[in-house]
Amino acid sequence: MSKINILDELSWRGLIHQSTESQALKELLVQSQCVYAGFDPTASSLHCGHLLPLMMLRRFQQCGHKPIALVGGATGMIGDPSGKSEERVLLSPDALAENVDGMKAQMSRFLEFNGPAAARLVNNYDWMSGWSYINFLRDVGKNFPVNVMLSKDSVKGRLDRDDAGLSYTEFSYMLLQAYDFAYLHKEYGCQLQLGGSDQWGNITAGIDLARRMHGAQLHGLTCPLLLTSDGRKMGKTATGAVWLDPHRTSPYAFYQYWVNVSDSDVLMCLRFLTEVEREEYTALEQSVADEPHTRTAQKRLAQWMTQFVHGQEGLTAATKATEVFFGAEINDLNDTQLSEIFHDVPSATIELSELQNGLPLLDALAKVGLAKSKSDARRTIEQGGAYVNNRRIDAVDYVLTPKDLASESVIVLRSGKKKFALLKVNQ
RNA sequence: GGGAGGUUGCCCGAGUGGUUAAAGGGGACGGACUGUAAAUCCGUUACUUCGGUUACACAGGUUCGAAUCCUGUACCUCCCA
Repeated sequence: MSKINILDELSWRGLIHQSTESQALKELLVQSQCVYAGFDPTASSLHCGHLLPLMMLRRFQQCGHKPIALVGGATGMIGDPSGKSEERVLLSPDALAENVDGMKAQMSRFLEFNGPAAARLVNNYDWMSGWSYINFLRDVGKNFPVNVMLSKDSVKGRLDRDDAGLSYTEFSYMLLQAYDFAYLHKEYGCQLQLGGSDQWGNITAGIDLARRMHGAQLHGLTCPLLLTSDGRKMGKTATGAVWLDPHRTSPYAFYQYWVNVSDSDVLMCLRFLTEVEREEYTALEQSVADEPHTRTAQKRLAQWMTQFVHGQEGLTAATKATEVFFGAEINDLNDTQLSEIFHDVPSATIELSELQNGLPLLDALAKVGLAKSKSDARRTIEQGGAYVNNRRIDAVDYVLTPKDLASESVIVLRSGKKKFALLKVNQ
């Protein structure tokens, strides 16, 4: 267990956005404390957006503090208006329960549940579901001045808009999250809540509530949001989020996402998301400045993240695939090697006879999903973006035959620089 | 219940009877340049057996000809009760 001071660690990484009175917080953290961060169960898998608060908990744990990861089984039923411009569609209870389970399972891999700073995984549905509406209003609601609630950014932002309103349900959200904090304090002695900067309003609501209900002085600390230099959320691609679940985002795709992070974002990612230490970080920073073309920082980021989330095995698979993908023409590999390397690439299967009769490349591209239609496939080829086994094909009427097999039964198709698919032959 | 307006391609948005497969922008995709980055530039962005075929909420109608006019239906927004 490291003895470094958590605040120093967070500070050099740029992870402190806002906190309650810093001297008091500093004194508090001299001793081992219980800290919590909440997660919205919006999907059955975590995505990289969740990683930042999760890493925050990990960092606290490594400095000897006891983390609580809270999954919002109850709050997820309401919807947090913070940072959202529109009213949220409610999830069904079944979907929610599934999401809670999925996220809990993944989170347990990233925290240590044994030892003196053992982590805890809780679901606020467990203590929220027992409340009756009347009792909640009397015991909790009474402590919330509406004028204060109205002044919170999350609420104000929505009221100021004329194209999106705010339902009473979402308006009440902060009461639930505030109560979580008060509850965790009473139950587990939790003193500090962590969150993204958009959570500040909810955190202070909890601090106020605990003071009123229990006379406790609690603390809050927020970290910056993980935004790209052009202001978008990190971890969002055109096709959706980058998931931690290997079935949703393969280790290869995951690795590629991080390798492709732009120069202007890579240092932030290293500081916010990895445990790369200061010395190495400084060297990487130097590298981005002096020799950006080596992309050392991106590679290190991708390597760290992939290993952390998918383990050594996932990392090996991802780097091996990368070598082949971005290498020369593919020909002297066998089926086993290819299917290992490309196991998470989309594929389609055809009969050997089809190949023997000659399968137009147009059809093949459409079949494996590299093109939406044959017209689309035609465009791709005409524009010079079609590859067979990494060899560019510019003939629209190219016909695939058994000669094109890269191994016993596989043809590797590619569109553009980095989109691959396999055509497997049934024999 | 009454009145007004709207619904266009992935998105925003022009277009009010005929070169409109539909301006413009965004996005996306392909290419060039590079460093699997950013920026920039070029091209593409309904389907096709390349002959054509189907498209402007949906269903009919008027017309030589409709996204554009008429009728009905659905959904949305606003105003009056």
